[in-house]
Amino acid sequence: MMPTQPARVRFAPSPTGRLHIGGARTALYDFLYARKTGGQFILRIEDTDRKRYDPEAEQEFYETLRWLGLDWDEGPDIGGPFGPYRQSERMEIYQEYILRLIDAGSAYYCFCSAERLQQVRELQQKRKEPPHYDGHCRTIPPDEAKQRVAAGEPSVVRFKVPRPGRTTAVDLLRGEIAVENSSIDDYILLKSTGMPVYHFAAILDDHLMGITHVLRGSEWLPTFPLHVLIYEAFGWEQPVWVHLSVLLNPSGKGKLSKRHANAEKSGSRAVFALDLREMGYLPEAVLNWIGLMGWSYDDHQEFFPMDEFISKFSLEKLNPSPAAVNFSKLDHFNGLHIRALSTDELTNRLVPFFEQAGLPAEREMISEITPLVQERIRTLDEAVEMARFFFKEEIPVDREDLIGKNLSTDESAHALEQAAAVIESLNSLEQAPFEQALRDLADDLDLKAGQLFGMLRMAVTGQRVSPPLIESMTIVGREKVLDRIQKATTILRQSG
RNA sequence: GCCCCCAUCGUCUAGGGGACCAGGACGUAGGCCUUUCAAGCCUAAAACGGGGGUUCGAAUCCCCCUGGGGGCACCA
Repeated sequence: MMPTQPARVRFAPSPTGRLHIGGARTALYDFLYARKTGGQFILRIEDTDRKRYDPEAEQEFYETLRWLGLDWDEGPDIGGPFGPYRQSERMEIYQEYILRLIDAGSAYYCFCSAERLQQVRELQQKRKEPPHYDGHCRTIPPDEAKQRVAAGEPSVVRFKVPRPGRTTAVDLLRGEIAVENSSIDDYILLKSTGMPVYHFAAILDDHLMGITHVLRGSEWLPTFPLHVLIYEAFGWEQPVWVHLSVLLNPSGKGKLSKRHANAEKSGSRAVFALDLREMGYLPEAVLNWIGLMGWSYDDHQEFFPMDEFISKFSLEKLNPSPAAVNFSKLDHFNGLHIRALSTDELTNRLVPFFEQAGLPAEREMISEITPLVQERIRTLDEAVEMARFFFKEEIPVDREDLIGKNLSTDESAHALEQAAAVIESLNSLEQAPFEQALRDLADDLDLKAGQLFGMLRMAVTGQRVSPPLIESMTIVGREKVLDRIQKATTILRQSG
């Protein structure tokens, strides 16, 4: 398939909070399209809202994006030919362009106080009208307005929506969206502080930074025509607009948002991308998961390593309808990606989790454990639970748990003693002969292999569920195995 | 209230007039395998929201209704 022209695509989060999976998904699509077309993936920080500004957010954006492997080509931290990439550092640019708009008659100063605006809104609400600016300052002669501004009167700048009129905006996924201009408000472009508002800053920066494709959330659909009007006022060519579907809560009720963050997390689910890391999810699995909410390739492939994601991604296959997130599918993808890792690489990913758990985990030890758990874990932290017994000196076990299935206490103790004898007699705990010896023992004792293995599992690991027994015992080592079996029989022989 | 968007199994989706008694995936149920748990394999239940058109023919095109979502700030 012939790729299109190199695209310049931007991810432009606002540092008002942590990056959630919806944002991560947008970043993924941005990244994929830029890489697919051989273009650039640009990171821009939209920090024009100083009231909601969170100083830690920007750093977390970096950390999240880096963890996910979505590397950007231009951004606040690495610069680039179209900087600065932080909107708060682009004030002069906004000043210059707002003047152009005013001079062209496409924007005007507004001196209405917050109180008056509030009154207007209340009145409109009483009359059941949609709240909007009433155009009070729209007709002030430009010269007079400039004088008042020069005299120091507080003001904002509003966009002068052409009236009457009708505006058609084109979204790649939805086609033409036409609205009456009467339904578009004279939005504020520049606040009284001189700070631009999203509607102005984003549009300006997208153009100035040469953005060719704008991928953003569908919450921008209502103001989409306004944005088109601003492009037209400047006489600029528009980018390709793509409004992404929103992510809904697992219930499908309401959009997944920061408001639900705590509730979601308490259910051991996270809406913040970085939390997924601590929960034992692989970045490639997270990407695979979020990528498939709102995008699909065909009717059978769902597993996408990054290289295939890039080669097979296309904007046209994006789905405009909202999608409810499904966390169990994340588990599924995580399992798939864990199994796709080389054991060496899995070991790398596992090490931090063992360290985190405070276990004396040496890489060499973990690399022995890795193949035993690779097939059976869905999240990395599960490996720790499953393998905990490898690191413990003492294995606390209840007496009842040690009794074999359908066996008496006495029979159980006897079987364990016999097993210990067999293990002691072996030259080495080499896999195949070791297993055979135990199976032979089970036969001799007239037990099913499962009965014997079950008791040994409990005695040696202290767990009902564990990695394969033979391999586990080999790793634990003969001495410790015998010691644990010995302790188990002692418990069984006690106060029978 | 007004404006905008969306609509296939519980969920994510394939489908772009006949190839669909609608395919895949997660989950669920059952089975096989099996030293536990998984993994793997097999099977099953499960959907085109409703009503009108257009057409020889509609999940696919149009309209209405309904439902869901989003937005209506000197927030993004």
